[in-house]
Amino acid sequence: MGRSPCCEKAHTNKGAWTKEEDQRLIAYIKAHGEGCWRSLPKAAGLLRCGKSCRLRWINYLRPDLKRGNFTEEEDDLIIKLHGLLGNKWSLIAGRLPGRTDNEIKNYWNTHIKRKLLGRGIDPQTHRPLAAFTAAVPSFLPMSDLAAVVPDTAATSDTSHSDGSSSAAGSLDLNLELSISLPYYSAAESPTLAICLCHHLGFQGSEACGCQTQQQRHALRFHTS
DNA sequence: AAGCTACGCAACCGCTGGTCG
DNA sequence: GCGACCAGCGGTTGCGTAGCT
Repeated sequence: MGRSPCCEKAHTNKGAWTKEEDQRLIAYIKAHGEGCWRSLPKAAGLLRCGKSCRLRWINYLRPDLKRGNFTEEEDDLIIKLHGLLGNKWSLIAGRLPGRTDNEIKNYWNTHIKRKLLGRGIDPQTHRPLAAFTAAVPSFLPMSDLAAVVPDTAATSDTSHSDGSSSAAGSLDLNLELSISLPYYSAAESPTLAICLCHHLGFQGSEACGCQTQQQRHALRFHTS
């Protein structure tokens, strides 16, 4: 049997999008909205795969995209979020209004990685490289992590699936324990919803998406 | 001016998880 | 419960271009 391909590759364009294709896609989504990417190309008269249309729209054509250079504030937020979330680009993008996961991923690989390496910090672990360990303090020391990652006992709805609660000091585990479901508003819960940016010191800033409750992938800590 | 190299970004590919019949 | 389908994600690739020799 096997799974059918996502599109008929023999009859689809590949490579860079033309202005005309962009216009068709924009016009169609303006008229019909996002949805069913698989059938969109045919409906819109595009010789493209649905995945390609989705990517083009999300990464380039969406009207709410913020084009241009990243600010220092955005840089810092990306670094801190990456330290907490790892390569979860879509989650990171969810905290940066107007930025896409692809854009952040590219920016990370081309700019921030180098910036961190220049500071003697391992971009993957966010810990000092061996050669710098003695001279340079860690970017995010455990004392800071303690402030950023709340006490696991205080998280109400994110207990570990296997019931374990040890490994204090393990960034990965603490992170897992600290993530709750998106769209979990304070009004729906007796607990107080606190934006992740609050913990990172970006509350009220441009980079903080606190105000937009519908922000996709909004990460929130809940404290009683 | 021409050729080469490194870099940045857009797009593609393959996989995963969620949903539905 | 199972398989098929689909959207979405992260890693990778390829192309255009700026900078250098």
